[in-house]
Amino acid sequence: MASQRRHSELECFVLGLVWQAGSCSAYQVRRLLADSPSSQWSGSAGAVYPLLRRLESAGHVRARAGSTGKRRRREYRVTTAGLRTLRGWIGPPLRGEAVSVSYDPLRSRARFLAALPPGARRAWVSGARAALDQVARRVDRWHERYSDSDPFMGLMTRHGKRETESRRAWLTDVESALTSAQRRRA
Amino acid sequence: MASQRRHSELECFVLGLVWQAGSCSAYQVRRLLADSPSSQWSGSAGAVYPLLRRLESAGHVRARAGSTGKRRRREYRVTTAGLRTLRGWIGPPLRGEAVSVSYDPLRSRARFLAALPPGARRAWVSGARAALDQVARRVDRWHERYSDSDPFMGLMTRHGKRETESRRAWLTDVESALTSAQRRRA
DNA sequence: CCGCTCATGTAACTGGTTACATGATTTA
DNA sequence: TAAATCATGTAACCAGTTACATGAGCGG
Repeated sequence: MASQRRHSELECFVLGLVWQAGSCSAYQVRRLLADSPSSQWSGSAGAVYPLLRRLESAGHVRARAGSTGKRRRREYRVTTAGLRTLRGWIGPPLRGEAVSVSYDPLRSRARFLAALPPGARRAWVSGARAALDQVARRVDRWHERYSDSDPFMGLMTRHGKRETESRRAWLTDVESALTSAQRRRA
Repeated sequence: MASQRRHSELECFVLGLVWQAGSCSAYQVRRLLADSPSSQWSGSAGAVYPLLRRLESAGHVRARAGSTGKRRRREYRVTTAGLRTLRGWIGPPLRGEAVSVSYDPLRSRARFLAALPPGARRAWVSGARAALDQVARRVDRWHERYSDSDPFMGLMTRHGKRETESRRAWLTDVESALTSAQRRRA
């Protein structure tokens, strides 16, 4: 029945989405992933459809064919085994990989700011600032759309807000590092 | 010469690492990646060696065979074309994918906290808190090791610290959401 | 001399990606 | 009726992963 192999982050996340929705189709999962402010997953068909089949054959979800008119539809639900797996993924205990410094492309780039001609560095910072503002708006849009569905969904927005704040504050750090680097050169 | 295809995030990041080091071997790149507090990349040989070959054949780095005794070594350096590519990656302008809400496995899990039996939820939060503290220590260790090498390296640590702070603060949000959910049930 | 680290690589796999294909239904 | 969206999928690809192989040099 339920195979014992390790599940990917996306698999477990999707399992959670299906659980949260009560019952939903692959297409809905795709939408949820695509609408997410995080660009971690694209919600591409090539990922989602096979993934749900995998979850199904592992016994974590069960499908039944609902249909609207002549349009076929596969509705998935999480099984009890699936819920067990979901809980194991959420923790506690948290597996090690679940907590580490997250990957921030902005940080990665800032690491090599010294590679830019000095004049471009400040422009980089203000560009980053502007981009972060857009991210913040994206979080807000997401919030309007989904925050009602679950008491814990509001926390997602809070997280996004806090994260954006801290990245903004950090950009100020970057700016002052630029200033002191300039002073050193002078 | 320089092929025009799109480079992956890792490719550009490694290009940056080589640039920063002035000259370094694939093995050193692996170490740098493995020591990083972020677990985004493992620094596996299977990723790094072919990647540097790719960068080489794209004209972004040039190798020469240095050797210590009988031990062979390929030393890479960034070419002018490579520096151009690196700068393009860093920005400005920042490409869209470079800025979005970052992926936080903790957040993903918290989204489905309602799937846990109520008693386990607080345990989850304290587990997360403990795990974050370990992350903070890892950042500190990294700082001791690398912060001297470049004026901008200190910013990496700052980022890690700010991020950890904001995630910790968010865990407090989670906790109070748990409390109010409990009140609602009562 | 044994085991660890340095150092370079390959082979098999895999979980994602883009792009494509198909057809029903809705909206301008 | 044409275009967009809903809905389901497949095929080719690719950038990573783990695991393995090989050998030099070093410390106990």
